[in-house]
Amino acid sequence: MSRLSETDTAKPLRGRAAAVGLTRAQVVEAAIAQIDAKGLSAFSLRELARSLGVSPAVIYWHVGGSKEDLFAAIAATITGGLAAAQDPQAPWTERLKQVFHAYRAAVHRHPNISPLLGAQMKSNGVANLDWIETVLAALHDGGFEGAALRDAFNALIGGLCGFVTMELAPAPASEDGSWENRISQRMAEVDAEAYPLTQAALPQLANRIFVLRWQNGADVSYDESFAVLLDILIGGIAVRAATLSHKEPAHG
Amino acid sequence: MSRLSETDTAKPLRGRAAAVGLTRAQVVEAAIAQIDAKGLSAFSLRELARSLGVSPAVIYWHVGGSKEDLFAAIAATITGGLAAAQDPQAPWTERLKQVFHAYRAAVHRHPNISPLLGAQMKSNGVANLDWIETVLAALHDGGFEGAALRDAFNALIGGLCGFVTMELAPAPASEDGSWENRISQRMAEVDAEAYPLTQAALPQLANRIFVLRWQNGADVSYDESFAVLLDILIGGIAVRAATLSHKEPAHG
DNA sequence: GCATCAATTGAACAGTGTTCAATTGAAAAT
DNA sequence: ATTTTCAATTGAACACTGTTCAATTGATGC
Repeated sequence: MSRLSETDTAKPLRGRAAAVGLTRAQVVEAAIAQIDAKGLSAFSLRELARSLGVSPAVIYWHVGGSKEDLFAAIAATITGGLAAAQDPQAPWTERLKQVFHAYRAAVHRHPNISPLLGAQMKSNGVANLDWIETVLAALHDGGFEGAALRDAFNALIGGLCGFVTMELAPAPASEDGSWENRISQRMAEVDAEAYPLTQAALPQLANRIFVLRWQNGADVSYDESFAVLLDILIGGIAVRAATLSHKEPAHG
Repeated sequence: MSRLSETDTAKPLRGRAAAVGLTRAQVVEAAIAQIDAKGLSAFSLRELARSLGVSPAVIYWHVGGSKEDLFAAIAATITGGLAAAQDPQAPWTERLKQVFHAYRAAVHRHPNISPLLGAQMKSNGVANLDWIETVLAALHDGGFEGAALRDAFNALIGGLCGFVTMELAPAPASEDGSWENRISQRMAEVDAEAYPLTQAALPQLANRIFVLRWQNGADVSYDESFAVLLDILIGGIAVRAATLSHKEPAHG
């Protein structure tokens, strides 16, 4: 039998609980710390238990039936309280920008956990519901309803959260060395007979890639690219909102 | 020692190769088929070997040093030949639409493999280089250079590929039943004292979610939402291209 | 002092990725 | 015709994983 309640009960504890008292929240926090430190692929329930000085079964008792449940709890912890990051007085387009900047900032605080958040976005745990509500409310203020609301919502969530998922996706461990080495190696691999056009374009392509700094290095930032994406999306949605109100004047 | 070459050699085989002759391509295809059939989380190298009637070590010999390498090969196979899906005569904005629709279609043919593609997007294997080149060439025709090119490229790739990654992300296995059950259960879980506003908003929110059909069921499609996102993005980028050419008239 | 029961234990099961010294057997060399 | 070569495969082994479960602990309420 496992602890069922999501929130830690403040009720008086009995039995061994009062003495040792490992909390569900402590387990989740330790898991987050461990993933932050050593990466998601190096994370295991057994090592988590080891680092807590505890038997692996304890994790299950505190967190639920499976590793997925722990991941869900982690995602809920990280994206919790995100709706508070908006100014209720601001116009709806501005509120959307604030909320999505807050989402990106929250995920960037735990880049190694990013893959989990993308997957957990569909679970709609309670912790996420309020910030989903925030997005929906802003779009509602913009006049969106029905299919138009669905598309605007999906475009925003999918495009922006997807961007963050992509930018933080772990680059595969480089086989032998630097980015330059890998690119020139790839270039050498291209079969000139089968793909003459690609072969001809490759030097130019390599230059472009260097310009773009499409790599996972230390000095690379996607901040400006995200701002551009956010601007384009909110702008396009505002335009659609305007045409919507022209076509359907004040339904309901 | 493992087979190093990416492409299967057409050179005459010696030794046992000619008799049994399991190909690297065959291994990759079998892996794709298995992930398509049983899902990514149920996939293992051992069962892949089992289904091929072969020892697990064979996979390593054919595909390289680790499971990651197999995943890279799978991603390359699926996104290979994507650049061909464009009409060179069309204007650059239209070419971008064609290419990204082709990307989405290719990933939708293997929804279970989608998580791999998002991660593997940063590896820039040769198979992907040509369609990345396609995107870059279209943007170049639109007049983008330097930081503006980087941002337009990142916004497109991140937003659109991210959208596809998000829409195909596997929803966590529903604990007890239908979507409606889960939503009403979540609603019951919300602490009315701690979150009175959220509690009050939940019925409306639930309605909205039902309208949006934000679920992973059979009859749900993100086709229109993706089209909306694509329209907004390409439109916004076209606008930026126009302002670019005003500011920097024909540099170079 | 006793029963309760939240919290923990330790052992076990089935399965995983990965490595490696052996082995096969047809093609090439002699 | 025999030997050598070596691509391809094997089977066993190692260290590890997620998960389950019957036991055990020990402070609290009775």
